[in-house]
Amino acid sequence: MRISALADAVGLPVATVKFYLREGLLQPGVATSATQASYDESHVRRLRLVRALIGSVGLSVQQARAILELVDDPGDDLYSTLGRAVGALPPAVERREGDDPYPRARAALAALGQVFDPEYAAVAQLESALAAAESAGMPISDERLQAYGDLLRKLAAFDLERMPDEPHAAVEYTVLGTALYEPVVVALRRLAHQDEAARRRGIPS
Amino acid sequence: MRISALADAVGLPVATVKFYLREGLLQPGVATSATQASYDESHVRRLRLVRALIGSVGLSVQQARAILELVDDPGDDLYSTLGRAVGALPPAVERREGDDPYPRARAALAALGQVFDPEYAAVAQLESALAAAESAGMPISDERLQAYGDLLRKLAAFDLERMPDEPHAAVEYTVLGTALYEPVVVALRRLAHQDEAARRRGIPS
DNA sequence: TGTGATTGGATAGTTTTACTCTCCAATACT
DNA sequence: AGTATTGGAGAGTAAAACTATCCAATCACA
Repeated sequence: MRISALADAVGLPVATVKFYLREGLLQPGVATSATQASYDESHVRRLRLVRALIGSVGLSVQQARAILELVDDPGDDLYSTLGRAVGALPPAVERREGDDPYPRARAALAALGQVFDPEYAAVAQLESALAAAESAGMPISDERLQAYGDLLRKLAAFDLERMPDEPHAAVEYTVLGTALYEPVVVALRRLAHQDEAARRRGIPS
Repeated sequence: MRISALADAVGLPVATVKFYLREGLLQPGVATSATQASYDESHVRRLRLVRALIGSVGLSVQQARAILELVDDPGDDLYSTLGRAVGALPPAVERREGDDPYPRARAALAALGQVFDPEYAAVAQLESALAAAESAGMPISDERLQAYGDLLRKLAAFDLERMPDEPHAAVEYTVLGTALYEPVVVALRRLAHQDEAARRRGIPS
């Protein structure tokens, strides 16, 4: 399959496929001559994954590249690979130094009985999300944090129980599952809010 | 307080505060003369909210404006106001027409026993998230959808149980809670994944 | 009361990101 | 033979979110 057929198969302009090639999101095809290369099903799959990461998860090209590099070449330690993957996901939060840089997140994770690893990007992301809610005048109570944390841990446990046995597949499953299912989780939360609102329709006014 | 004091109070450049004023994200101060206006605590709070929506939730200026307009002037029907608010949140998904435009989302919501309102933007968002996961080669099983849906409904129920009684406050709480707590939920999910991975550390390799 | 700093408001410039377009010589199809 | 397409490189574009510059009208204080 040549580049135009590949582009058609995924529904993208050829120029965009070329752009992804240049950006290293898509592995080059097999060159059959100076001006021809041949692409196969694996390129179609990769391109669909790229579009899902950029279009649905909302990653930038740079972030998508970082995730794809981990999927292509994962270490065999799930924990650290997942840590690097989460560091590539938005929001980009710079790591802080100093004495107790993540007080809210540390307290929250302690209350939840979860590991607190200040190297892990999600800790900084949590800190900044908690600080933002607080500064916007809607701080998150301990009770709410506990409830959220418990429920999301059940959700994570569900995910990891279904992890494949083979190490590479396990890393890929976990990294992509964390990223690709996020929009689903967000949409379901919004829908659940709406559903609950519907049940209480007709607020006292 | 004049504009520079306001900017200092929130830690933003004056030019950015002016920009938010121009964009209608921040209510104008009280003009005290042709070249002076006076701002108060309400402007500080609003600016913090703007920063939380743009910086933490990741909204565009346009999306933030839409949310703020709903907060400023909510209808007294929670359901429809929340519907409009969710329509302003990313990802922006165009509404589809035609026969059964949201098959995956319809099936999912039916299985969960939730209302299916095709007018509601989150339905389109769910459809597109499910389609993206599927096309990326990681489709979401019915079992997983059920598990996610059940857990997120518990989370939503927790939120709405704590809704204030007064109608305007209730709408504000629900709209801002849906938006502002989303990054917290996302970060907690990532952390829960890491925590579970840590418990299973040392994959068979 | 003068005088240097600040203000609101308007306009223009900058930076980043994600494409999209144009070229071109080298094939490939018919 | 002749038209179309390709890979590859480079330039161009469009939108978004600031950021900087100007300017005339105040302010603030020495």
